[in-house]
Amino acid sequence: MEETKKSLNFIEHIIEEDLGKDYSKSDLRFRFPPEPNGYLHIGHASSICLNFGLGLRYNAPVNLRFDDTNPAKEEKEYVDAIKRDVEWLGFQWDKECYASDYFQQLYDWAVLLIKDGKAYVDSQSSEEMAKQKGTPTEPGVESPYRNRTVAENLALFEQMKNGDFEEGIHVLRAKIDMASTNMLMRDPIMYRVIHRAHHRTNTDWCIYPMYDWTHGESDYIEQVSHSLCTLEFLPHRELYDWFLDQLVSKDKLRPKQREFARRNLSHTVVSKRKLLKLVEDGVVSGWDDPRMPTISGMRRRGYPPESIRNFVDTIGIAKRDNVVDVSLLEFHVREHLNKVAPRVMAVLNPLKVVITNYPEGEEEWLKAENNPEDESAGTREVPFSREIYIEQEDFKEEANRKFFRLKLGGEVRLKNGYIIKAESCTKDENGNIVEVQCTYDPKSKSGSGTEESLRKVKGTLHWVSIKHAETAEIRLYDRLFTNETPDANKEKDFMEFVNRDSLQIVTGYLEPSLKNVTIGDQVQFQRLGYFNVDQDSTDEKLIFNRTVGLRDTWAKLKEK
RNA sequence: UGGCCUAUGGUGUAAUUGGUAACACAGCUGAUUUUGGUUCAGUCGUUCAAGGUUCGAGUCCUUGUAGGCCAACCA
Repeated sequence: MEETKKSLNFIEHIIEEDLGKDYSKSDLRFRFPPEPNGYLHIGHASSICLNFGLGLRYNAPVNLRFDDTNPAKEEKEYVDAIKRDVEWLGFQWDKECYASDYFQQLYDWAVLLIKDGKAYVDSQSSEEMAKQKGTPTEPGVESPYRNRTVAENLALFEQMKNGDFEEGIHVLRAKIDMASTNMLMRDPIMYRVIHRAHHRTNTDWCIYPMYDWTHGESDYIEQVSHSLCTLEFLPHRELYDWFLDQLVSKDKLRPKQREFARRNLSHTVVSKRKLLKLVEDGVVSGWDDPRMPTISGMRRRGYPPESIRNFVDTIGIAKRDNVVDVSLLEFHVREHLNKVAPRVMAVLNPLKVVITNYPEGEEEWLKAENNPEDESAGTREVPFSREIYIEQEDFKEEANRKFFRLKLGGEVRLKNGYIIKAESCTKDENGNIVEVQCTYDPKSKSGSGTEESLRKVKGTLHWVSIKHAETAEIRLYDRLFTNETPDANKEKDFMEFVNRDSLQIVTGYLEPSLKNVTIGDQVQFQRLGYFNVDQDSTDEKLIFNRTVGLRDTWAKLKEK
């Protein structure tokens, strides 16, 4: 219902227009067509959300189709990873398809094209063919094999299929136009010989179809109505249509390819080659390192799938070059986590505080709200005692009025606890503050309802009772690149922009309720940020990843 | 020096198809707050350029300018 109010993107305009003409609503079908040769990243997420989002909007099926036409690069491992990622994002595909399922049909059609004089076997080296291809400004020249007889072509193609030739000896080419201004129309290769086992068809085939010959025909076989791809495929559209022209039948739906601009995220790279380089050089720990823009990396980082979907929805889709600021993605991550993440207390940079008027050996359990955004989240109890940790940044011997934290002679509220006052501090031989001595007001306990408890003090600090603290490894992540567009610089290699401080590991002191968390759990460490339990965690050692920090207006003030 | 695509605040996207340029993020003010979080209120700022058509142009036309894509037996 709300949907009708939302403005349409240009793809939706195209669909609406088509619905008014030659398509009915039941004709609509989409597809997400990854090549199983690597991990999915944020750019794919955008395409997934676009195609599956359209499916949801029009109540149309969406196929997951693996474009597996190159056994030299593709593996089942990637198929499984891709399926997991799409599911995790929250989408369900209609059919699970593989281009390799259509190899026989594609072959039969290719034979038809040969018989029709529309395709021929070329027997030159790739270098020779490249030379003949011409350049964008000069036409190409025709291959000397271009006018082989149909019988000869048929025989040769059959032999190629049977594995009678080494790789690189012959290819099948479409006979189109060597003078076309579109380089892709200059007799594009349809088949090449590859002697290699395929992850699904094993060694059944010795020839494999090229992308252009496969993609549109697969769309046609699956009766995909709108085949959406990125802008660099725009010149392919002419060829996509040419191939379809050769075999499409009137009574079946004819797919159309339309193109959109890929989404670029600031402070990152997404090309498979570059991501691989980060992995191989050990800049990151793997494809699912929480700093990687891969879907598995973002999952491990703790980005909720809802936030990724909302993000993609917000940035929309268009045809111009773009760089979306990563802070918009972080906004959606926070927006979601704010609603669902339980609040807990953890100290990452501890400074010991002794409450001198609190009885030694005594402890008490204080009631704490789990999530102020969600009453149903309930409460828990946190232990308080004479010695606690606060953050080092939360204490200064002296500071101006703008510092809402603890300073000598000043008061501050301990979250869920008492109001304390800093009386003195001790330093080590280097002048570093190692302990702060405070007094507390026993009547100021949070929630007790006393006049003292209602007293307003400007600052509220999070804290952890030392005696009760659990320790954990905390992995603090920052942006992987210092530059907004690391791969857009022509003089400098993107590796020069790698942020060497993108991972900082510290020991955190946590309130004891955190003892029971399991891998994947997400919490807010109050005043610090959102964290999740990393998969490396064991019973002996807890490990948290910082998903994203809280918005920090104090940090901004300090910069000024 | 060919062909094709694109140009709207700092960023990303809209604009009922020729009729008041708006939404989100970011920024800035302030209020609320037992998270310097959240929330709320306010604020800053936009049609690549020059012509033309029109009562009226972000939208149509012309010419520029800038950016992108195209010469893998990759997808």
